[in-house]
Amino acid sequence: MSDKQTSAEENILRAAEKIFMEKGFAGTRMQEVADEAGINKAMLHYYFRSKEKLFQVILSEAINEISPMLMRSLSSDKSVLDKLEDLVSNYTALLLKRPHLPLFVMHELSQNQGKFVADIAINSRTQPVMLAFFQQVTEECAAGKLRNIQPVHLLLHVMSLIVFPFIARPMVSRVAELPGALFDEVLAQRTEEVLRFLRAGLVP
Amino acid sequence: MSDKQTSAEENILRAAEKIFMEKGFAGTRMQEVADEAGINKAMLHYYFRSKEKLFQVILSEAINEISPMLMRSLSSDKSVLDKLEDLVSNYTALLLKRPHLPLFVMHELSQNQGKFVADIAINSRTQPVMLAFFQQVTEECAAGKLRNIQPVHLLLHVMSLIVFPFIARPMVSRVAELPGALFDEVLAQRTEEVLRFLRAGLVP
DNA sequence: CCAAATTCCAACCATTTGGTTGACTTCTCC
DNA sequence: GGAGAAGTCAACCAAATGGTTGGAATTTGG
Repeated sequence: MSDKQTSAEENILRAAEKIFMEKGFAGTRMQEVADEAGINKAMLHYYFRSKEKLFQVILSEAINEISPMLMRSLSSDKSVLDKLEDLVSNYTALLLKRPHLPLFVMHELSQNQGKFVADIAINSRTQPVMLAFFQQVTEECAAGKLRNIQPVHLLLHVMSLIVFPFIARPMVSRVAELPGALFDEVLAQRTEEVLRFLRAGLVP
Repeated sequence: MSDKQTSAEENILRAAEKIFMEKGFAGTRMQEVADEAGINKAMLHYYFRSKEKLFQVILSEAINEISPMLMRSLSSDKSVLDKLEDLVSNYTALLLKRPHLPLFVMHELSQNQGKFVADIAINSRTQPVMLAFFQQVTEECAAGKLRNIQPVHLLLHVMSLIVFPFIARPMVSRVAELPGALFDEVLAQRTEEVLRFLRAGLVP
């Protein structure tokens, strides 16, 4: 199941990532992770002391895959609209590659209010970047470059439009009985559509 | 923990709903449901043969809390914009009361591709209603009443803007370090903000 | 080349968990 | 009031699950 080339530790991490993301913490069996990694169950405990510890690494990785890109896009020196365009295209590209990411993170974060999560490092530059961006939005609104809108809601709008369709996939294919392949096409068009919609809604 | 007034069966259902929604299927212990309902664990199996069966009832209830409202809003005889306004305000109101609903449904649906889910009834009127709405959007676009937009994406936009913030709550309070109470306020303003944004983005 | 350290595993262990059983209690209805 | 049905539970069970152990295989480095 796994190359002998790559280190056992890395093997385990990739196996754990796959299983945890598919089934969540509670739904994951250590045996299944071991099988997926092609090793003995005892190895898991040899490299990562416990299920919790192993999970923490995976969840941490997942969060660090999400947050930095947001920070990078928001802290460039572009205009609000250009920043949002960066955000939309970068994020959609990421999610097309890693569709399980958001639902996994949201679900586990909602469960574990502080259990494992407390230990996961928060980038301390998050808040200032956020505040600066909010400031910029307010300014551009005042300058008439943007339709008047509350910064928090603007960010929520953008994140919603990008992320939700990936989370909603199982629901959509249920309610709309849309074949999976067709929905993939829709997802791929998302960047453009969202950008069009944003411009229409934001330019005064 | 529970009134002797209400039937045991209903007691169990409400307890199961609470625990399943908080912890998901895999994370839920039958003992915990029993405790929450204030009864013996054997009772759970007396009324609902197994954990799966009990869960199916809860998930089914949850889905039926979501889907019909969507159908009702979309199949009235109003204009597209008015339908969407109904949708936004009805849905936001629902989610303010039941904030766990979407994440629960999405997560379990993504897990159980067909296991329990196959048995849950789909309203057969779903697809026609959807298609009719898509048709109407296309018409109003042609008539110049709406900015040109693909119907699927329009619906995705609206659902995203409504639902995502509720799902994202744990992530937001993490990334933005926004106190929970403050985020509740933001959530409450959502209806208005989303409607403003939709109008701005849709009226040509 | 060999000994110490690291890597690996089959078998095992303690606990948890979904589910069952058999008896006891409480209704129901003639 | 009493017999049968429905409701309730303490105790129990088998399987699953996270984790451990003692030693075998392999790598490392002097």
